[in-house]
Formats: sequence, C-alpha cells, structure tokens
Amino acid sequence: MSPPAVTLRDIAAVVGVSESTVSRVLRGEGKVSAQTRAKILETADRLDFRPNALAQSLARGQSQIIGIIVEDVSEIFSSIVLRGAESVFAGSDLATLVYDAQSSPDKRGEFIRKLQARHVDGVLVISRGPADPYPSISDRFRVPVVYAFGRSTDASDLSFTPDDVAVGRLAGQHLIDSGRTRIAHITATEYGAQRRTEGLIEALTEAGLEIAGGAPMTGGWNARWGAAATAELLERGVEFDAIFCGNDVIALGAFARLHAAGRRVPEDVAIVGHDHFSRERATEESRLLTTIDPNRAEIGARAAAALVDALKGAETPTGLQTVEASLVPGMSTASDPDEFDRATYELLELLL
Amino acid sequence: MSPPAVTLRDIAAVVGVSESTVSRVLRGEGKVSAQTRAKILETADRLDFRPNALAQSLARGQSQIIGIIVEDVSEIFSSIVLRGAESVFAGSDLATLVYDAQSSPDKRGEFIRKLQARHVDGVLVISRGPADPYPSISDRFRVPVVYAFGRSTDASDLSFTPDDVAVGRLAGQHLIDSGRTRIAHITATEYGAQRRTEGLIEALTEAGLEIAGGAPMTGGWNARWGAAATAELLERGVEFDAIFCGNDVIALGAFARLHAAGRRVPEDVAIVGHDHFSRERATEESRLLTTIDPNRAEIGARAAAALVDALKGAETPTGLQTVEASLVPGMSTASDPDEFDRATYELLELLL
DNA sequence: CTGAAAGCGCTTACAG
DNA sequence: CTGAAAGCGCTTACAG
Repeated sequence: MSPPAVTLRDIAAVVGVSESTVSRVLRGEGKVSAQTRAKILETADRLDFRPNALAQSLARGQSQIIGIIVEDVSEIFSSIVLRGAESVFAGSDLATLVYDAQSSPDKRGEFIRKLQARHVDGVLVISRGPADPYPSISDRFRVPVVYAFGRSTDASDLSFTPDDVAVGRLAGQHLIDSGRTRIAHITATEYGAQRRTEGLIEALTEAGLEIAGGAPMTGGWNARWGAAATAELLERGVEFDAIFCGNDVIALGAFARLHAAGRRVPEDVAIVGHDHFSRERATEESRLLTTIDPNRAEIGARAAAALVDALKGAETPTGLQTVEASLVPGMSTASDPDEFDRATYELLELLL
Repeated sequence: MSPPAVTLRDIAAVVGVSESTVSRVLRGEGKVSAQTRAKILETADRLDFRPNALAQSLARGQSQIIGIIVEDVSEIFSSIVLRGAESVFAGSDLATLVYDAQSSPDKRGEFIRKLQARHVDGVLVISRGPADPYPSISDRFRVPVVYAFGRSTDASDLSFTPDDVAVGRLAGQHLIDSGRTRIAHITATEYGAQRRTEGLIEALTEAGLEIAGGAPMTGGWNARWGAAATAELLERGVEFDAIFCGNDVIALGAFARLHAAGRRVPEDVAIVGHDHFSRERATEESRLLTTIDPNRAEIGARAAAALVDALKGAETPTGLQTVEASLVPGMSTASDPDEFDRATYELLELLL
C-alpha cells in the first residue's frame, strides 16, 4: 500500500505559503516571485504531489470524463472505431465511460441520463455506420457531442464517416491505372455499398468506360454471393478483366469461383475488395487481396480529436466530415503475377 | 441544451427540509418520516434529480472510476479480454480509464501515476497472456488490483487466466470420445502451448494412449507450420487418425495439407484447433473446425466482477484463478461427415 | 426523526 | 506578488 496522498495543503504547510499560491504556481498561473515559485515546485516534486483529479473536477465543473455511446459494440467495425477513439482520449488524459446501447432505444435513454449524472465533458456517439443516420442526442447535453462512423440526423451536428464515394473512385481508378477496361462490380444493396458504386461509376465514366455486364450485381455480404455472382458473369458470357467487390468476403468468393473456372488472378481478372479485414494478420508484402481500407480506427480518432479540440475551445468544423480511405495493394491486382502461385494453405494463412 | 442541473439544495428548498435529510432519503438511509420521505422522493423525481457524481466522489473519497492498464491493446486477444471487462464495469456504473502501455515499462509507470491522481477505485491489469508473468504493481495502489489474462508475479495477487491444461485435456478427451486412438499434436513452444500439451498427455495417458509419432511437434503459430508438420507426419509414415493443433491457424494448415494429400477430414483424420478465432463470423451450425474457445472475454468479465466484488467489500479469492474453456464442435470432428463436402468458397466463408 | 456544520481538495474572484 | 474566503455539490458524524 502506498502512503496517503499528498495534498495542496501539505505543500503549503511545508513551504509556508497559502494554498492559493501553491495552486497558482502548479497551474503556471498568476504572478508569483521566482523564489517562492521555485520552492513550491521543488517541494511538490519532492513530495511527489499529484493533484486530486476529483477535487479539480468539482471545483472546475469539468469531469475530465468523456461519455461514449456505442450503438452496438459487438459489431466488429464499431469496436475498431471505438479503439481509435479511446486511444486519443487516453492521450489527452480523459477517462471514458463506454456504454453499449445494444441497439436498444431504451438503453440509449438510460445511458444518456447516466452520462448527464457524471457531468461528462463531452459525448462521442459511435453508431452502426453510414447506412442509418443516428437520431441526434446533442440537445440532451450542455457539452459537445460528436458522432462517429454513422452521421447524425441533424445536419449541423459534427459527424465523421467513411468517404464511400471516394472508396469507389479509388477502386475504379486503381483498376483503370492497372490497364483494366472491363470492370465488373459485385456488391450489396446497403447505403454505403451504393455510394461506393456511385464512386466506381464516376471513375469509369471519366475514363469513358462502363460497368462490365451493364450493371452492378447486388446480393449479400458473403463469399457465397461473391461466388454465385461470379458464376453468373461467367455463364452469361460477360467479358471482364476485373471485379470490384463490395467487401473482402465477396472478393474471396469471387476469387474461389474464378480459380475453380480456371481463370487466373490477376492475369485474367484483377480483384479489389473493401474492408481490409485481415489487416491485423497480413503483412503488407504478402497480401493476397488488393483492398480498400476505410480507416475506421482513424474515423474514431478524428472524431475524438475534434471533441478534444472543442473542449479546449478551439474552432471545430460542423456537419458531415469524411475520412479518406486507403488503397492496400495486394497480389490480386499485382503487375508481376509471378509471385502468385502459392499453395492453398498460404492463401488461408494470409486471410485469417 | 438542457437546463442547468438540479441539485440537492434545490430539492431541499422546494420540500422545505435540510439538504442532509434529502441526502439521507435519496440514499435510502436513516430514519425519516414516511411523509417527508414521500415528498422528497416525489420532488426529486419530478425535478429529474440526478446526484452529481463528481461531488459524490469527492465527498465519499471514491471516484467510481476503474483504471485499466493493458499491456498491449493491439494484441487482438488482449482486446477481447478488455471488451469483456469493460462491459462488466459499465454494468456496475463504473467509468474506466484505459491506458495502453504498449509493452513499455516507462509508460506503465507513467500510467500508474495517472491512475493514482485520478484516485481510481480499483485497477485491472490485462497483460499479454499466461506466457510471461506480469510484475506486480499492487503495492503501488491503496485500492484492489486484479490481473487478467496473464498472472501477476506475486502469487498472492488475484489473477484470472485461461486453464490451458484443461484445454489440452478437453481436446484429447473429445477426440478419444470420438473413437480416435492415434492422436498427433502440432503446436508451438510458448508457455500456454506447453500447458495444453500437458493436458493432452494427461487425457491420453488416462486412456492408455500416447501421442502419435511419439512426441508433440513444435513450430510457429502459423498455417505454414501446420502444413509442414502434417507433411512431415505423412512422410515419416506416422499412423494418425486425429491431430490436436495448438491454434486454429495451425489447424488450417494441417487441414489444407491433408486435403492436398487426399486424406479426408474428418473421416480419415479428425482435427481440433484452439482459439475460436472465427467466432465473430461463423454460425455454430456451419463451423468447419472443431476448436477450443478459451473464453477470453469471460476472463476479462470474471476479473472485472471480482474487482467489483472487492469494491463492495465482498469476500474475494486470492491467487491464481482459471477460467474454463469450451469445446466448440465443428465438422472437423463430426460423426456425420456427409455435410462435409463443401466448396472452397464455403470453407473461406466459414473461416473469415 | 431532523438540522447545522464541517469536510472532501481543489479553484477562483476579491482584497490588499 | 500573496492570502483569506467562498464555493463546487455532495456526505457524514454530531447534536438535539
């Protein structure tokens, strides 16, 4: 057990000054003679003084705690956003109170009340993603509220989301730059997916191209759909030399089906996915799949940083902010396909 | 913006009693006439009173904040433990201050000081796992400290870890119960892996068996090693009808190599892995791989619950506590292998 | 059963 | 340049 904590009063007593003076010096405020300042600083250091954060909070009316409402932590993407945010808050000495609303409006209300009772300095809402706008809760708080991942229903709220249109454009441009001209598109119908499709079409149109087969193919977020759609493309006799897939799992299904049909990746067909799902495990050198990383951790980090700025009274933007996506190059669009003949187990290793 | 917060004093003024009385009633303490009690309760409810948690903290000397030091959050397994712990704390209305030590002793020291300044009510340490004991920091705090995932160097500290020996026993027993008698073992050399090997040997010995090929094969935690070791077993002509693999990725390598060699899983060779790495995505019905889940989230939850108990003054155990692992049945040990002929893309889907 | 008072450990005008 | 005092909003002995 450590000894009882040292207080301002202890230091004041030792140095022979008032608590106010000690407080001022320690906060680097006010005019204080160099001599007493030095003495106070030295004593504080010697006694290993650390101000009681609770007392500071009460006196200042700031808790140094940030409330975080996550609509559903079990959603893996939400938890990545959360992790990005938490590291920023920790870096700014802000504690976090994280509540998982489990997609329940009742819980959401309960947690809002709890955060109010804690007098949090700010609130971060991490919703389920860009698909469904999150009902604004900003008017429930006297402190700044920032939304991450999904946007708020109130357009004047500050929200940070992925830039899905840019994702589509990035994928399309990468394939075009690799010399592909017949680009198919297998994806899903969800909001973000639609925006990515828009982006793809923008890039294609600029290059005077259109989607191979005439239209995007939409289905579920799974490998089965990727395989089925690819089979359909093959059966219909659509000519294509690339596929942009709405996510990595669809891309894998496409990959497997092409493999089974004797089409080589990337020689015959290049593939770009989305999510960078295997980022934790794959090394950049050995990636199978070229993919787009929407930088979800950075979405959380940017939102958290904006909240921290707001607490400091700095200017912050309002409205919807988007975070840039990154292209993560892999062998599925490589120009040198020699490296590409790997055994199944290597594929598995890369993907897990 | 919400109106300024209601305080004890407001309620006292409205009801016409002292703040002390209001405080007592609201905490359900002391003898107070039924009438004033009712009036106070009604008023508090009507004014939507919520006690300022900061003021309570200062007055009570308890912050209602738990400090969490994670040795390395980027370690995926640590973050699972963390998630399990956080949900328990949130359920007990405890805020958390999470610091990522990034395996740096300097940061660890800095974060300990910050937690002290916050006057946290308790500390949870999430270390890198059972392999390396974590240098005890309990004597740096006047509040309870609990260790999760890895154990503390001080045997009297309360630590929650996986029960690796039980994992090995569980895997071995499951294979034996499935009628397998020639069980090979491909794993790594790390501490937890060794304990799992011990458990496997215990189960085998009880059944009068020994490891096929004479000894466990140890290498790296990757599919390549699983494939290489399996190839070696085949080349050496070792007879085996099952493999217990140290983790799921090794198991996949083994699976792929067996497949390539024309050995059917599970008919010819059953496989059990460890980690339940794909839990987020796989449905129980469609799992490819039988695996052992060390229940890491529960390790975090149990540790957090113990800390909460300690704060309440309840009896808590001391020393090393282990958390039960679970067998997650999959097709790689299924008795009805009919369901087992699936296309590659389904395999991929299951695994991702 | 109830109230006045001190205290938690800081911060912050206000005097001097 | 420095100190005395009030205050943040609760809790908690201590009287009555």
